[in-house]
Amino acid sequence: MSTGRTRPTREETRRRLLEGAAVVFAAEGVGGASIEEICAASGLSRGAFYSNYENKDQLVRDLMEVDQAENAADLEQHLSEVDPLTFILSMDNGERARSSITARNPGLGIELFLHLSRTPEHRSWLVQHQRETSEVTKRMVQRMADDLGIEIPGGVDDAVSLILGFDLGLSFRSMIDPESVRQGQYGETLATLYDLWTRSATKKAD
Amino acid sequence: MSTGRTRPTREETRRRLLEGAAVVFAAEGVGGASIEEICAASGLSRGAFYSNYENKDQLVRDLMEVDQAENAADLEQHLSEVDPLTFILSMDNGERARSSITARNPGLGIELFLHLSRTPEHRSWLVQHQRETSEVTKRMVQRMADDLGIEIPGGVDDAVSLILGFDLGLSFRSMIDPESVRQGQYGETLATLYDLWTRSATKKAD
DNA sequence: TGTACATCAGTGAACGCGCGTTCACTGATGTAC
DNA sequence: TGTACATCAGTGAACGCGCGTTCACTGATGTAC
Repeated sequence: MSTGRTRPTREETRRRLLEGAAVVFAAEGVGGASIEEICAASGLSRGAFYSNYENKDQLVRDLMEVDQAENAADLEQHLSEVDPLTFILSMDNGERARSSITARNPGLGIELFLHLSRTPEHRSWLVQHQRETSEVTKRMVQRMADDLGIEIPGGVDDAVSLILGFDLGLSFRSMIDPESVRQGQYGETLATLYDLWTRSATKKAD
Repeated sequence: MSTGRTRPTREETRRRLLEGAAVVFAAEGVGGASIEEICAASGLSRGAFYSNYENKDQLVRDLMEVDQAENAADLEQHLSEVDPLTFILSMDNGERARSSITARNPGLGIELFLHLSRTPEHRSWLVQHQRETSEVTKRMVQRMADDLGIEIPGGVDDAVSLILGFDLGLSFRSMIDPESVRQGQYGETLATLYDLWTRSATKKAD
């Protein structure tokens, strides 16, 4: 018919389940969310869920993979457009495109992480994912240092664990008590760090 | 009888429930732990649980309160014995007394936090608790800066959110992938920060 | 010190709800002739 | 283009297990005389 298909594609159904799940997970936690609630939030029946996923874990895993891909794409695009300092400063002030679900809801990402870390199969995937994130960040920091022609005091690894730790910790804090985290604080604190590094750094001979 | 009481006190029973709960929570998550499992791990019957707690939430809350008190006592005692830099460096290298349950299992603390953040009543308690932690840390950092006669670049608030964020974030990372966090890394990174501050700081006139 | 009674912490069987999972089914889409 | 059949995504009723919660009971501890 010219009206197009009346039945949604598999892809569309999965997307609806993921969006619904994100809402329910945020409200009740992954463990506290029932499959029925997820289906209700997605406007689908339980059968639709089981037709697409084996169980809740598989949905969580899919949600995280999809989200991560979107987030990585966002970051990569943004980083290619601006210089490192602008990139850092715009990390949380809403200028960036925020297509990924967890970027809009930081607590959710932590939830998914925690939940998946409990099944050995998914845990090893998480470990790998986390190490990749470290590597990417490390390269970014290294590139920044090279651009400035400095060496970062304490070493790049220290800087990376400080940045990633701080990132996660601030997400967590703002989830519990949003008022305690000022708008733009993420970028500001990173800018302070950036400033500390450039001021304390020993210039590399080149 | 001279053999003493054959029935444990209320206090002892609660302690056993808390210890058992900590083990089960760590393994299955707070949401995934059943009351039956907690009782089994504690060597008690379900009735013992309901005789001491209204529900799982109440036990989680009690666990967190007890643990927090022990942790605070540990820190306070340690801080009174050494200077700030030594204090910072010994944060994670096992020299400190570790009587609190979550100090021995960092992921567990995050679990409890997340779980309690979902009931409005407990959430407001968490917010208060978190703000107190911020205040205490702020005073500690301020004291350190005063001792050194410097002003911290970026301000004390920035420093506090960096430290607390990093603390939480590193706990989280080491929970997922312990190998990615070196022994003593917590102290080392904080020492680097300390170094950056002292080197970049503008000396205060006094 | 001894006895009789009250209290109450902890036991464990029983109940029933909620939730995960299954499955016979419907009707839309794809395919073969 | 039309018809007959196959496939298969999504429906929703039904099943049954697991878990939270209750409660009549046991026996240890506390108290009164």
